[in-house]
Amino acid sequence: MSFLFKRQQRLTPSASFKHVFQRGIRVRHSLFSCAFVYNELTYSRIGIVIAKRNVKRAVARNRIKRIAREVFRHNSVLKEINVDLIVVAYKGADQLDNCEVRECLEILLKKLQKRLEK
RNA sequence: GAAGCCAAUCAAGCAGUCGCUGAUUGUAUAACAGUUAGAGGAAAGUCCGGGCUCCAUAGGACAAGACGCCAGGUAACGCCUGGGGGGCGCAAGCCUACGGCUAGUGCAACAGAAAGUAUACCGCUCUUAAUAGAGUAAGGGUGAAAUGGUGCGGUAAGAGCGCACCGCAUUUUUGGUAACAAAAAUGGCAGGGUAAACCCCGUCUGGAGCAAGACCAAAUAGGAAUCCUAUAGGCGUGGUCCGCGCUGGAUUCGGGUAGGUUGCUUGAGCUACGCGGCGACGCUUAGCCUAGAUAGAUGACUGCUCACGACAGAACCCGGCUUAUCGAUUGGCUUCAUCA
RNA sequence: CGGAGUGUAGCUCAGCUUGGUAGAGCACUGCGUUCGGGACGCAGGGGCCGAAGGUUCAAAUCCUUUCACUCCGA
Repeated sequence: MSFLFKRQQRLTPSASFKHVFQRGIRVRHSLFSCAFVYNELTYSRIGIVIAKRNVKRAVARNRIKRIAREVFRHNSVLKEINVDLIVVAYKGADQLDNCEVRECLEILLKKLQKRLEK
């Protein structure tokens, strides 16, 4: 069910956010969207972007990040493939509670999966 | 019991599963397993003060800014403690930018006679046939503010003109480290308000900030053109000048501008006992190690209980201030009511 | 993280230095002009000056705190 969520699996600035944003394919659902690009590694990497402009309080930003990591950790979609993925939260995301955030992200992942199958 | 004041503490708890970061031990070094530690009272705002780092070891002058009753505490402070003055409250207690307009300059709309060199609108009194002149500032009126207040005497009417009390000023004495307080004597009212107006006086401040700075290091480049200058100019270096250090300089074009490590947590540290002090705080001894991430670690799910969980997330580190905050608990005190 | 600035009428801005009456343009309303509209002319309305305290007789203006927004450095 689970796999480790180590430093390797995170997208660091050295791996170039810019590249993913420019070249990546985007999928969106409600207040979240993501962009992904295939990489040459054997595993996937995830980055989360929440602008201070969109979510003002630091507590809310941290909460969304943690939930997002949990969702992607428990989901088995990213295990088999190798992509660089960036998740973006939009304004109003801090108004949702934990369950709603999780539901949104799971729907987003399903959309992503369909897109990957094409 | 009700209302209120002050000081302090806590910030849902327990169990299970999965997961993250550091340290450490073992296998044995790209990893895995075990153990252990892991956000706050405000971590926030960045409003002050320091440490630390670089600039020269931070020096001189001007400018600019901050503070402002007295004494003490502190590394330092615009903070804290104690005391004094003033204001609010029945009280416990709370608030207080609280030096100086007899150094100078300025301001005060409208109204009003007059707003700082003083002066006289309606009045009052006297002289005069009247116009007018002289005296006066009690009363009226204006204003935020009008040249001491009350009473008695006095006078043509009045007026500190005189007296008593109060206020004010000066001097002396006493108490207090001092701010200041009290008392006595003298003066006959000195000349009002505004310094969160400029300013004066006293005290203090060099600048920048961990993205400071230090180290390791791949690749590329060490170029071309034009102009200016010869002891001045430029840069470091803040507002300016002096001084100090380095160095020819400016513009345009072209090339290049990966990254990592460190700074990073042992500190004006915390806890306990004792001593000194009204207190802030200081000192001795003993014990303890208590986040250190780097797109940024504390979370998710399940179960149970209840008060149904506020404000809110460390990013170099401390001391304060300010602001946000559902509630719960403890101690001390005040007023009112009732009972004994 | 650090540094700077701005909040005034529906919109864009003055006024703040040196405190007493809040003003301009566009927009809005009414009237005139026109066969009608636009343009033009003449009147008029609309503001707790981002919020809360303080200084002052009096605050948009001075001081303190606070809330938004914008920009800059990396």
